[in-house]
Amino acid sequence: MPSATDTLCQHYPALSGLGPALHKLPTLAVPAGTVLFDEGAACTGFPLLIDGEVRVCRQAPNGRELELYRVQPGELCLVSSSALFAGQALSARGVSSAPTTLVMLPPDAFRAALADAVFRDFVLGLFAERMADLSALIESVAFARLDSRLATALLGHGPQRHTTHQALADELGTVREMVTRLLKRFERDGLVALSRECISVLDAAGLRAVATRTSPD
Amino acid sequence: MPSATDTLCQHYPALSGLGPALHKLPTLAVPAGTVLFDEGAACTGFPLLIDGEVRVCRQAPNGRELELYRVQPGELCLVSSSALFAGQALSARGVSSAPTTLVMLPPDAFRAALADAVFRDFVLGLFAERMADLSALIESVAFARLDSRLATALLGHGPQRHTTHQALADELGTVREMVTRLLKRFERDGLVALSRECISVLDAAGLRAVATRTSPD
DNA sequence: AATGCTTTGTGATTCAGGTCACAGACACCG
DNA sequence: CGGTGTCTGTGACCTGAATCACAAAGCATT
Repeated sequence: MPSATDTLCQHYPALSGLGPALHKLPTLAVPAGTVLFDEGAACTGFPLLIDGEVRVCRQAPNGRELELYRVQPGELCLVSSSALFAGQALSARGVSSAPTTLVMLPPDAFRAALADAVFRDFVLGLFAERMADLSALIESVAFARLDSRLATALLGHGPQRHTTHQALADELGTVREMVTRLLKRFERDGLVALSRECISVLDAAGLRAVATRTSPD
Repeated sequence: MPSATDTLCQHYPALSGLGPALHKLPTLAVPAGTVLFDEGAACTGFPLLIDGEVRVCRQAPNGRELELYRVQPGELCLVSSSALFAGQALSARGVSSAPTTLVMLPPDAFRAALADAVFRDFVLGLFAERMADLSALIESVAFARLDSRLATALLGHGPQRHTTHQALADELGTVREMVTRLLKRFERDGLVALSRECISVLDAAGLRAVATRTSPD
């Protein structure tokens, strides 16, 4: 049976060159819903996922929240890296959205690892991709209509998505009622089928049309 | 008289260690309003400002735009760096907002420079700070009211700001009429004084109160 | 079956922001 | 001086989204 570190290096090949220090790091296993790091706190380490998923989101003062991105094995967390780079507080909150296994690379180790060209290129590359995503998110939040954004959120998750309306609202930065209403509209238009905690995409092309439609100018 | 490269190294001390290659790069001087790079295009180089300012913004389909950040001498451009890291298209557009002098560091040189620990730390540090700003921008766009955001935009620019309402609208991602209306309200409330292309802050504390007020929950 | 919880569904209402359509103000320039 | 263009001001109107206040399912546990 492969060790946790082996699995890690499989997901993050760039880690292989970092020597044995890696093998000493403890592996964490947490259930879904665990707060791994919080907005405003100092960054305690760089999360490397072995398994599971972490939702990174910002909280609104009134309790609403907006998802920035999700981290899966092999990916990396923009917010953590930037906090480590700058020695700043974390600018968002990370919560496991499924049972998750991970290793926390301590700040020092992370900085040291950056000296390795392979690791650096890997980090910067993923880093950069995330940036583009964030930029797109900004545009979406600033200019796109909620129905488009919801349609987008429903696509690319296979034929059905298993979540609650509230979870979708938290993903989009809106409230539950809006999600319910829009989903009902999608259902009336034959785009999806609804059942408890499950949304089935019936007409992906139609949804895509809603997703990409710009405001009427 | 100092050479352009000297001035550059003054603003970006981290460049000093990069050797003489730097001295061969041409210096560009552009007037205000020049499009230095555009959304969707490949990144032709990494801008290092000697003087002036670059506005980086995203364009909405219908012509509206939203400013992501501004780059001044000594700072660096998140969008350019991430495009270079990932070899991706640029995710925003850069326009000089004043007469600007700069050097474009070619992609290869930029990558090579990252091997230098000093330069790397410098880039990553600034990079990270920008990230936090972007994260804050997302929250602001998603959850803050327009009057708060406008008030924020008026603060931290000295006692008066010399721009047009349209420019402020482009900064905030809204339309001119909204800016005009809100400014009028601020004026009625004694927070600012208005004249052509000039907004004078009369009551900074009052503005700050508007800026920081969260929605009534 | 009764209880109690979470998830959905819906109407009524309010509100911020955007759109449209102008009109006046100011500045520059021939 | 009058003309032209860029700014600014404003009212009427529209609409997407949030809020409030419930009611009805659906599922789980006793």
